Amino acid sequence: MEQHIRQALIAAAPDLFGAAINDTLIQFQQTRRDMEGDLTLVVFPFVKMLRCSPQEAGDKLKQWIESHIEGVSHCNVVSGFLNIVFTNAYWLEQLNQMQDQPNYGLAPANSKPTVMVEYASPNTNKPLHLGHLRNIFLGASVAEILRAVGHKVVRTQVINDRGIHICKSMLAWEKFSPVNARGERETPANTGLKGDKLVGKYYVEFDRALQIEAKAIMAQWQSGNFSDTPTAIEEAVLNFEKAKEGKDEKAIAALDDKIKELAKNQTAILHEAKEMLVKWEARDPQVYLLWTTMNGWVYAGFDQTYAQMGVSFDKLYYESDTFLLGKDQVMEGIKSDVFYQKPDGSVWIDLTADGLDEKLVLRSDGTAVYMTQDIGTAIDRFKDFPDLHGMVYTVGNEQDYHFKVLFLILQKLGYAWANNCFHLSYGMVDLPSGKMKSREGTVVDADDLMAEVIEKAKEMTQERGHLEGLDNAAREQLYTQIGLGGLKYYLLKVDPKKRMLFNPEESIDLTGNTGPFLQYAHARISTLLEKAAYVPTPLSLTTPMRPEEKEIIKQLALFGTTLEEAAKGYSPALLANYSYELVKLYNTFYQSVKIVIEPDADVRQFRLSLSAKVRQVLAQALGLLGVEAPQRM
RNA sequence: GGUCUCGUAGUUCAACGGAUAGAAUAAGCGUUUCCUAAACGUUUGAUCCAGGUUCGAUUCCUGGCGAGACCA
Repeated sequence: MEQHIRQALIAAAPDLFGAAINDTLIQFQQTRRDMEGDLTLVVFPFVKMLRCSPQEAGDKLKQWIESHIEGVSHCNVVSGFLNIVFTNAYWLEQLNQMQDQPNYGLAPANSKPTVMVEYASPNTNKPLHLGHLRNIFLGASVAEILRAVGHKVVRTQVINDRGIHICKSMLAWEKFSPVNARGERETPANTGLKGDKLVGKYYVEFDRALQIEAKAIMAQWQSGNFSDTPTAIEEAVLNFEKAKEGKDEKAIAALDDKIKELAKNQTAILHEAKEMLVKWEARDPQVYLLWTTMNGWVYAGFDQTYAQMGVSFDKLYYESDTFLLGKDQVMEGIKSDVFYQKPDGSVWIDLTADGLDEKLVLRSDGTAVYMTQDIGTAIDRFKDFPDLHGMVYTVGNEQDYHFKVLFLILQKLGYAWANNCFHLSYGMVDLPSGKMKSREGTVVDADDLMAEVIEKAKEMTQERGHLEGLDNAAREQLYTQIGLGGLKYYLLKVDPKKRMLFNPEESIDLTGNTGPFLQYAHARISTLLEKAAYVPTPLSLTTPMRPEEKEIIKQLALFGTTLEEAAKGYSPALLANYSYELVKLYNTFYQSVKIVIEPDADVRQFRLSLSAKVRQVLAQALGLLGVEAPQRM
């Protein structure tokens, strides 16, 4: 309708205004809830051209629209806004048309180019936590949204499976794991621990041992004993100590941290870990076997977590396979003057002309930095998927600068697709107590959290749910749907870009703007339709439509554009807000009218049809958020 | 020190440059002879500060204050 009026106005402009008009002059918006109207045209842009008051311009437009646009009942002009009211017949016809579309609002599959969405990049030395949950739910939802608007989507995960941190876990396991009667160290099998938890446990063990050693070294330094310390380090320590004089508490703490860093570097255990890394890079068979084994445990653990989360991937990338990539590209880039080499052999790119600074892309010893690797990986992915058009990286906003630089480099290297790369940057998740810190034990574990919300959902559901006739398996499934649905919705309803606060109590709320609120509406409609034995038929109405009913059709009509905006803005939050609005409107309607027990057959069928469409769109929208919609609860 | 984000009811979140800045939560009151009350209705409360651009600024620009991140 909006498009229709827009085009009609443009076509009629020479007659109506005496001049052709620009498309941007015509601005529509949703009519305020407290005004009469279904669509609002902003009059101000026309005022200058028509050289009259907003009221006069509005009246002119009102008259023209009322007499020329089919489906318009009447208009009113209020302070520069032209509110257009459509006829009941128009809205009924809208609903009729929606009825016939099982995929209402969605674009045809594969009608748009292929996009890769990367939405998890875990380290294999630590279990997943709350931050990963936001990351993964967000990326998974965006992938679904892109698919819904017609893109072909490849979902991917990059696993950070190499480097010093993995070696720390491996070393600690070898050193500290108790050995059982059969001579085995701890494994997931003989402890019953999840693999990622077991490996994470040894990562913590390593850190504990490191701290103890470091403290001992610092104590020695305090007493002036530097006999085991290289002179350069000794000087650095003494300099830091000297710098502490006369400084405030904060500065002293920072300096102490630096000294502690130095001490850690002097520990035997860190040296051992570094040696292990060197062996790993040299493909030492024993180290490699240990690495493979322990990573295997972690993957099994992650798979379990992903299964619980309800997410999956089409393609996995391992950093151990890709960390050597990118060097060739850097060499090529030197030839084409994108990069330059410093006398020490390190390679850089100068981005000062683009408002950024100089960035290292290859170390002087020829080893890769993260940027090198990311350049190589990006290029590789486009080789792996020849029809790939663009890529979305779901990564926290602390990497904003990194991706800005990465995309710029790819562009300068001459890859046209660099313009289709997008950093889906999301804000950190804070706790009421502040940031999550592993050192202070405030990290919220993903598995624990999911188990907790499901348990809570179970309690609540047993208290007030409608479970008769459901067997145990179905009940457990329902608790999971509600618990996880609530958690996902809680994390996704906030604008992804924004830093958000995670309040454990609110995340399991059932009332207000929550997942269970939406799920409840879906369940209620489901049983309603079942009771009415609803079958769609063409609709007709002889009585006037109620305002509550019209509001729902209006909201339903917005589904397609909301979905498109969500895709364009990579924002599941828009769909969450949309669903919430829809359900609020529906609940108001539900409370104020009879549906199944409505005596008038036409009205009954109309209201059932409305309910059915709300249910379908709601299920669709929730599905795009990764939230399941139960039939009853 | 440089760059980048963000500042909205007590709290958590909304608002393509548009009308009287919406919700939720907390608190009170009311609604089940009728389809699931995990619902609905109702009452109170906010744009960090100072300028500028505009018919119109929470939104854009400049400066300050505050929170966070990144870079060395």
